[in-house]
Amino acid sequence: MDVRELTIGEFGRRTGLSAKALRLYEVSGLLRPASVDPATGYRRYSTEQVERACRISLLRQLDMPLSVVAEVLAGDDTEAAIRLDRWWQAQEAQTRSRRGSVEYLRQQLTQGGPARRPYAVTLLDRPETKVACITRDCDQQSLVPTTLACAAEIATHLRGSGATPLGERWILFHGHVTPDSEATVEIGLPFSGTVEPVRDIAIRVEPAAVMAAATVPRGDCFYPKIMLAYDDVQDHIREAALPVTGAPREIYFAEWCEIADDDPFVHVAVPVRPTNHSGV
Amino acid sequence: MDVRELTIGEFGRRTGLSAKALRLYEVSGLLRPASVDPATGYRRYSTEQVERACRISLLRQLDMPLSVVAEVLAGDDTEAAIRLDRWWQAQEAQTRSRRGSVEYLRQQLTQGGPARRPYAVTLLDRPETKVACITRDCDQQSLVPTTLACAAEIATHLRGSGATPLGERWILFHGHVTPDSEATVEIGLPFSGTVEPVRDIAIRVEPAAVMAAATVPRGDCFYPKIMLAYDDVQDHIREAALPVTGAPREIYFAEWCEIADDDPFVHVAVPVRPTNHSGV
DNA sequence: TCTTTACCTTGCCCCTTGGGCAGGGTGAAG
DNA sequence: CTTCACCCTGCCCAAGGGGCAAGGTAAAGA
Repeated sequence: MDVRELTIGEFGRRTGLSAKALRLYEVSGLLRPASVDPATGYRRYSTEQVERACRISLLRQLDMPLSVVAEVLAGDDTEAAIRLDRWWQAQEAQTRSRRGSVEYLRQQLTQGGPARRPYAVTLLDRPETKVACITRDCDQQSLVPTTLACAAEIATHLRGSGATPLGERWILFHGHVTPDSEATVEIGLPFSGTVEPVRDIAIRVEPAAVMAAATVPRGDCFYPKIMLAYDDVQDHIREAALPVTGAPREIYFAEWCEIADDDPFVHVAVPVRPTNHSGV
Repeated sequence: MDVRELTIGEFGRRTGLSAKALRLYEVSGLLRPASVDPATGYRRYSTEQVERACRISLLRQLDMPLSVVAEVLAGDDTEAAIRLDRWWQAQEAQTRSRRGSVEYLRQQLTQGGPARRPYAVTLLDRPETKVACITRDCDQQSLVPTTLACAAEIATHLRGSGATPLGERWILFHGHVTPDSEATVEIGLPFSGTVEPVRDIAIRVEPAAVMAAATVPRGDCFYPKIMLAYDDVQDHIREAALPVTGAPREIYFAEWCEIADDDPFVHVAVPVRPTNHSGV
């Protein structure tokens, strides 16, 4: 045997990969042996392949999927470095987002101890309102940019039509928007006057409704901390046994740049049918 | 149906879990429905279960395995918060460690571009030496504490036996030590004099050998940056076609606290059989 | 009352990245 | 010649579901 050719076991020892993994990489095309003995089926790896194999081994230790490993290592090393950086930045972003989720759950779990002051839940009486809205599917990452873009588009259309925006922005959630799963959201601006629907901007009437709502200050208005407000609203609804009649929503009634972190910024609200003894 | 009981679909919508996932959690015992209709097999979940399900959903979004989810959520909430924190700290540590690995690979990939200055590889002539050593299996996380503990134990034994340590510490690697896989390492202190083996301390003679070695300053002496030195040694060995005759090792010849980051601290060395034209 | 529609059930196979084992062939050294 | 370390293929298993098929059901509308 050529001294520059290695058996699968020796190659695995030098690269930190198991024989099983190497056989898998062969069938997937990620790393084919330099040659295969046609009589015995023995795989032979060349010492030149050690470098690539070590890189694969290292990337796998980072839990990079094999399909991504193949993409990253394709082409020349400079491009590979760029793709690696991009992937790692995405991982770091995921870690940051998860850090917030952990903090939220930790607070929820420890609120039995050093009790978190719950948000006051009140019943809001909302009149019938005309609203111009855009419906989108998005995940948590893209929620804020999406809502800002949609709100700007709607505002432009309203102003161009001579209608009067009422100064609120709504986001209705028709599903759970989390860092890992997207859902349908409806971004709306209530207005008075007359407006024609255009492109993806729909015009509809939001019926009058009573809503169980918590008012959240600007400083608490980020995911997932804002979920605590939803929890309090849900608790209230359950305790009062109120039937839910619509999608949960956020009603923004102030401008981010005009208020402080302690100032009320948004109602987290769920439409309910009030019962007789609920005091409305 | 009791209004406080939910079908699997409704429950899934409120908690962000799929029906499939909920059925899986039932058989694994993580979250059993409040009741099951004996005639139809329909699962019924109570609204009280929404909170636990939401927590499971959130933890799964963090990629926490179901078995760990079950452990974390067992017992009361205060303990759960502690277990969650512990698990998350481990995740953060893993991220930090991976950050270093990415940096290492990025450097390796881009060294073709703005070239990394490679370590100078020289051939060291090492004499036959008696060495007192301890063999351990450990992973990258525990490598430093393990080596420090073993070196201290050996040093104590040597001093107690009247032998003279030669001032070096060795680590021989009989496998790949990475953050995720452990391997056998041998921590040794060369000495002169006579010493009896005790407990896990073995005494042996390390034969004279020529070693291809790179000398690494203290500041580069952390995983995985130190792997760059191994790369350079491997490159040299391949280019000079030197047969490898022993395990790769790190030979520490200075005291961490007595030198600066730029000062030479350790030889990264591989025993080789020098060829005629290799100049030794 | 019938039909439609949206749900629900179980059961089966699929994914990924290997680990582990059985049954059998091979290469080299003693 | 035997022994032992390797190597081969093939099969089953894991987690955490996704997707589909075949069939039962609940509720609303005609």
